[in-house]
Amino acid sequence: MNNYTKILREHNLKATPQRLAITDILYSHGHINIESLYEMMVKKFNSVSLATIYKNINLMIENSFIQEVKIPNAKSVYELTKTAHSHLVCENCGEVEDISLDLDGIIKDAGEKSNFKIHKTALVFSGLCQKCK
Amino acid sequence: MNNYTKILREHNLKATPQRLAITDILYSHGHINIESLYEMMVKKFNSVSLATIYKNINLMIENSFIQEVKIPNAKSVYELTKTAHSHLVCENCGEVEDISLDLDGIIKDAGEKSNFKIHKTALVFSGLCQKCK
DNA sequence: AACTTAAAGGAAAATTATTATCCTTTAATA
DNA sequence: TATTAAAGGATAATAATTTTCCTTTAAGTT
Repeated sequence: MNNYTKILREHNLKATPQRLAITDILYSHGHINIESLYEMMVKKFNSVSLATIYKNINLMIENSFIQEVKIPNAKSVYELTKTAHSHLVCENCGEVEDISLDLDGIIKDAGEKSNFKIHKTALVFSGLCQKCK
Repeated sequence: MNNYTKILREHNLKATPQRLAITDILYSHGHINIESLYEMMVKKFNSVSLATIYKNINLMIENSFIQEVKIPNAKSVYELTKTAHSHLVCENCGEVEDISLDLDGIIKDAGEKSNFKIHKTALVFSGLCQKCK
């Protein structure tokens, strides 16, 4: 039983081969959209159904095992849940990177200027990555 | 000729009644999704086509007259293009508010920690609005 | 190791969201 | 008012996502 078998079970998800593969792909790629995930899954399980991908992605999101990252002008990508972080997206090649930033000041500021009780912060920078700039 | 007639034309868009209505709705509601926009439009033009909504939204985005705001766990909303700002979304009632924050420090920090040339910043806070908290 | 069963997978249909087509109408300009 | 490119409306087509239904299997039990 590897790490992800255990973690899947802790999230009340049976450790099926398809789920372990999805997890592996998410782990090794960091961020991936549905279409690419499906293409990679087909290489491992030639008869995998797109419905299986969607059902698992939705279930994993419900169980907080993974998270959706909504990106301006592009399809959403999915990533394993980690500690809070922000994202950088390359407008040219589409590459998505994580970045850790201290948002405490901004969040405090936003809480004071508005009357919201803030729970979550989604921050996505668009620009050009090192290769593309 | 009102304000928006002029502004639409400056964006190379003919000032049709449907576009003026879309613009009015965006102006008066601040943020709205496709479905709600269509419902409101039907009240004014009972035979308006959903295709007209989509075509105009897309065209207005291309012309930078409006912008899409992608929201976690909800449909995208659209707003008239203004000076750069961030957004607050209520997890309970769905209300979307604008907020002006000084992001210079964060952007500088992100640019230094990564190797991206940053062009745009999309920042969305989720939480509870004053009414819902 | 076989047995049981709820959960998961696959195929395909259904639904929802979005875009394209084609013909009619109209805003803008002459 | 006449002209014309652009826009609107109806509907078909396509894409994205979810549901259904039946078969298979993971995981716990005997």
